[in-house]
Amino acid sequence: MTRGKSSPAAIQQAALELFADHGVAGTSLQMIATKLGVTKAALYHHYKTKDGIIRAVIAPAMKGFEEMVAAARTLPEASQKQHYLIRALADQAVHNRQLYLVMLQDSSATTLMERDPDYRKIFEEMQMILCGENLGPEAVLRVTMFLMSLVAPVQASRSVDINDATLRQTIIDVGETILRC
Amino acid sequence: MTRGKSSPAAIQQAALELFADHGVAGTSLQMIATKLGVTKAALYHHYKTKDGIIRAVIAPAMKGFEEMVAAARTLPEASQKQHYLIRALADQAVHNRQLYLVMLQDSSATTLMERDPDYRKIFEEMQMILCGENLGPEAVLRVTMFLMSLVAPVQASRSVDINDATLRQTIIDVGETILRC
DNA sequence: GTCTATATGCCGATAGAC
DNA sequence: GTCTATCGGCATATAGAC
Repeated sequence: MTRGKSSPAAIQQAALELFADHGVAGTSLQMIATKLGVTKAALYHHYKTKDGIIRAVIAPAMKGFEEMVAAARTLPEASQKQHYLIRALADQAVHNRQLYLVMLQDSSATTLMERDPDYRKIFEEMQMILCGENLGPEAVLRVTMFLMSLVAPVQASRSVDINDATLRQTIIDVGETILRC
Repeated sequence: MTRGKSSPAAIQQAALELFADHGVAGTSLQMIATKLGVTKAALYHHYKTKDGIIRAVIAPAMKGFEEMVAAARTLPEASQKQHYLIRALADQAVHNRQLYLVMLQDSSATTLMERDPDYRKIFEEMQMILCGENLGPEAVLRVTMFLMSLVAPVQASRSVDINDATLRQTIIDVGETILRC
């Protein structure tokens, strides 16, 4: 990390790491500024509000959701869409572990996202595809269980060492068995 | 909820509901007091600090972990212990949805718990039992994925209606398939 | 056991010098 | 683009009356 200098990208990275460790509400602008070696005021040159920083941090995750749903949509069969989405989610969860942790289990982050109608639409389509043909309560529960399990990479890598390929394959295995493929 | 009166039990219940909605760090004593119809100062008659309230809220979950691990420990075979623990966790997650949500995915709550050596010991034993005979990285990952999925009941019941029996049975099914029983 | 009032400090946010 | 200095507000926590 470049000390004493801030940029939108550096701020996002520092914020994401702190969000993953202390939660969004538990992270102050002072903590982000200190981590970057600047003062709080410097952050305001790049972002007008703390909300702006939070949005910038989770935006890539929302964009990723949008792209993978759009790609799945073009596939002909429901089961192909489902398989594609499970793989795409596994990829993203492995390569953006902290981001998926924050996005999926931080109360402030989820509240922000759910206020965005576009995101809600995308998320509903994702749920539908992951359910396969079925849309009953049990299928929704299984989808939710799978999505919640995507935060495991961060939690597990605190105590054991797992390489990305194994991580990805295990998530796919679990996803396909939970969702009955 | 009895308005205008507070007691340790009422405070815990009000706090738990707010913690589940806004996160621990996102919940102020003022919010808890307002929900109970009293002033902040009244809360301090029952608890010395906010930390004390948080501890009181998550204590039952930690006690539940302790009891189910102790019960599993008395069983003769590893696979029996594993099956018992999956069922016990499913029961508790269904009947204490908000508590399991807070305990498993709130950063402030998990930080507090992990500072308790007794809890860490119990949690490690639980991981070991859920792994079955195996203790490799992939098994730890699968256990973590299962535990994280236990927050799904709260999330899913925001959009669909699932009865407790179906909920419990689905969690058990998913747990046994994830953990390869 | 709850209240009013207050202490002290950190929060997000802004103004203006350099 | 970063700094110092400051604002108003709300946070946790306390003192003492009723």
